[in-house]
Amino acid sequence: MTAPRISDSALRRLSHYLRFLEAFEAAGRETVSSEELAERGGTTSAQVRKDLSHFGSFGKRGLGYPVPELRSRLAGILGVGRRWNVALAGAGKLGAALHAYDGFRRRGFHVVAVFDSDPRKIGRRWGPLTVEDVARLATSAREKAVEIGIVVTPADAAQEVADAMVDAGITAILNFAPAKLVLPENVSLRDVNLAIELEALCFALTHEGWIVGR
Amino acid sequence: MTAPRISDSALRRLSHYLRFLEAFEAAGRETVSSEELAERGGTTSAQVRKDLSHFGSFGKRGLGYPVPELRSRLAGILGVGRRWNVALAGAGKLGAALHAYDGFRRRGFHVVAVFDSDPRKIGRRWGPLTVEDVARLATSAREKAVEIGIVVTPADAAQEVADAMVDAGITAILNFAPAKLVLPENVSLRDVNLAIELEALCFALTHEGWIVGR
DNA sequence: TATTGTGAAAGGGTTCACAGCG
DNA sequence: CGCTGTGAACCCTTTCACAATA
Repeated sequence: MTAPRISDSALRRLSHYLRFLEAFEAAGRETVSSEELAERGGTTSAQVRKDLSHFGSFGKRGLGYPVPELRSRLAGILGVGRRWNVALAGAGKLGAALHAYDGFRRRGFHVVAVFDSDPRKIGRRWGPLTVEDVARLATSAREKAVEIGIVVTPADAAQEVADAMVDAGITAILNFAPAKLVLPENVSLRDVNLAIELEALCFALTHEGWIVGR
Repeated sequence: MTAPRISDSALRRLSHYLRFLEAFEAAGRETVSSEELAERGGTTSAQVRKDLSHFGSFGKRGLGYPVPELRSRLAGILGVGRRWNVALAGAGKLGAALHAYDGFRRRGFHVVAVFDSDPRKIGRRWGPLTVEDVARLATSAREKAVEIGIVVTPADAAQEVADAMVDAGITAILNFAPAKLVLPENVSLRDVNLAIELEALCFALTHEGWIVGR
């Protein structure tokens, strides 16, 4: 039995489809075609059908897809629609912004712990939470059954903090620090690197006529 | 003459190489091999050489690459190492975090204008800047020669704000709002979508054994 | 000799086109 | 008849392997 596989781009598209389906459902639409889903997402109907076919067949030939059902199936596939416990490492401005971000909680992501190494920040209240010493990360995050860790520390602290997250049993990390984290095989990592995005824009500005492909 | 092309992933790797070269240069290293660059970046030496070969040949066979020269050539290629004027649309917490982010200015990205639609925010001081009415975006950003726009508004305001950026002559936009922006061909767009990254992590947590590729 | 630069091969994601089915 | 589901074709990216060369 070979491990099933999905590309990062397909996964991102599924997230988009889910968003569109939510909008369609809110608008009371009963069914939707792969063509409609495609044009909203800037892709093709064949792509939509292929993406969905990774997980089964959800449509009716000649009719399209039942909106509420596909929405809920997709939510199940992506693993949203349940609660996930999140810990923030780094009580700086970016951490605060993420913590305050409402779409966050609305989608089931609950920040249950915040950590920092700065004694002036430790002990501060963040709404119902208290900023904890990052030294307590491994034990405290485990106690609180944290499943997802978000790294919003400076680059030089990122690896250490990520290691503590792994010690806490966390197996999914979203990293905003501009550092290349080395993690065990079984831990999922996504990087959000502002510098890289900006440099890609600079490249495009500097090289008019070049095509920056997918 | 067909338009040259580079993949998004190659571009991201170039940013990484640049970072490593800066570190090597700071450490006083004279030369570096594609192999060393590769292992730092989690890729292969052949990949490094292919990536660089898009833009010329910078190495010496048998020796490797001269660190300072390759660093400066790469910086030139990516278009960093000069000043870029940036405007922020959205004076919320995320905007503030980006504005305060130091690595930002250090890399030549200067926030020269901040816009918002909230009357309570308009007129506030942000360091040397004053939050301006978003209605003034098109004219003010043009006056200030803004080249890169960053959208940190709620989703429902994002398209409108992006349109104003285009009116201001901005041709590079970094979008943090969870909205699909429709822009003219000649405008470069990069999306940073927190929900999508988190959902990809949820997927991985929910589907142990699956491989999320690329 | 060590390492680059690069055609050729392999791999994998996207598009095509049509059979299958409601 | 319309639209899905999918094998096959296509295309782009990565990897391989080796000739070129400092």
